[in-house]
Amino acid sequence: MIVSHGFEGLSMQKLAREVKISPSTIYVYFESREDLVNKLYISVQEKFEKDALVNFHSDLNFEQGLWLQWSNRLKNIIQFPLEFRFYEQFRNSPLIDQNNLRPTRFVTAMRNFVSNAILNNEIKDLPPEVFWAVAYGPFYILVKFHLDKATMAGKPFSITQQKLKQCFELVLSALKIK
Amino acid sequence: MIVSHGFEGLSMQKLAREVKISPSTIYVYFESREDLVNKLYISVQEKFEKDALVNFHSDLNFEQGLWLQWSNRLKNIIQFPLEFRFYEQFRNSPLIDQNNLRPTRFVTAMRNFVSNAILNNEIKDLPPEVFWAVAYGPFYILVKFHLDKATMAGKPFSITQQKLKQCFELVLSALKIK
DNA sequence: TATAATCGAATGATCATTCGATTATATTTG
DNA sequence: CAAATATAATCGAATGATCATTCGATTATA
Repeated sequence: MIVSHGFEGLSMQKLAREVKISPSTIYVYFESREDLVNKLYISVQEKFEKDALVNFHSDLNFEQGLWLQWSNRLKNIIQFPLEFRFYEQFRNSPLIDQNNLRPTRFVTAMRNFVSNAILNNEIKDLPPEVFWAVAYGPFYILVKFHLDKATMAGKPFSITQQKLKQCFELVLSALKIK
Repeated sequence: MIVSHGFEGLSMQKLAREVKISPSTIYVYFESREDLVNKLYISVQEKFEKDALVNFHSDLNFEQGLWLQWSNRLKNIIQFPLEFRFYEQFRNSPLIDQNNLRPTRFVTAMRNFVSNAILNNEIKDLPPEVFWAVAYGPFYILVKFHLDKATMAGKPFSITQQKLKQCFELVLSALKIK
């Protein structure tokens, strides 16, 4: 409901009707509408982070590790496009604030991975924000193109393994020490 | 109101109260709430595209042209952060659909700029989506870090000319023909 | 005198949430 | 075992607030 009609599209009564329960039953499990949406967000985030960490270790070499992140994340997004849409919508909305400040296992793993790569002289020593921007910015734009099924030109677009790899190689060459 | 409380935060009566007019007066100028939000979106987009085209020509050399785009866009976003927030929120919401399919002067200029750079052997011949992803993905991530004033670590972050340029050089090196 | 702007109050719909009652399931007791 | 009792789940209807939108009347400007 949220993805197809925005946050306004979710009403407790419509939700109850949809799943064939009484509106009041919802309030046994959730304190409020806000609580419901927050818990939904957290569960989507946890599933995403779990999927992203499959086979991942902080001491993988940089190329393998980053590619695994791209692959794992893409797999999750392709499998749960609605969840990803909701997640992005939520993150771009003002409902977010302190939630993301908690240092999860995921965040730690990501940070260690980058530190290791820098220590091993695999990649340039960049400010973390610049690193993240280059390492994941292009990835997420490609993913969004794919989900929108439209490019800037309005023509259909689909992520292929080839294009993903092509993009990855560019990013890699930008970050690696020559 | 939209930026600080989401789309639900905008009600016609609250808006009217805020600007000290009667709710009914709004309907002289806008057909409906949806119409109001759409027109707001279009006006924000037009201002953005106008600012982005300042001093820009499709036949600038690639490095100068792309840097001018980054600079122009950043200037607009820093000057109108609320507008940018609204724009992003709208684009990530389901209210968008056909609106962006119109081929504006802006889109044409951007497309010609890239075609020229490819023809002149300045940059690699990439699928357009891959190009856009690499050329602007990192930029927008940096901008969002800046607006959020928080990095992944939760520490404050601010775009500096140095970091922007550093990021730009990475992107440039990824796209240019060696 | 004509036209354009603005208004306040009303309408009916929908909203999140609450309440007391009812039903289903589990546990205890005889 | 069955009957009695406790606990957990679910319910429909109601409440008061807020919503987008409309209408006929009023005020300002041409």
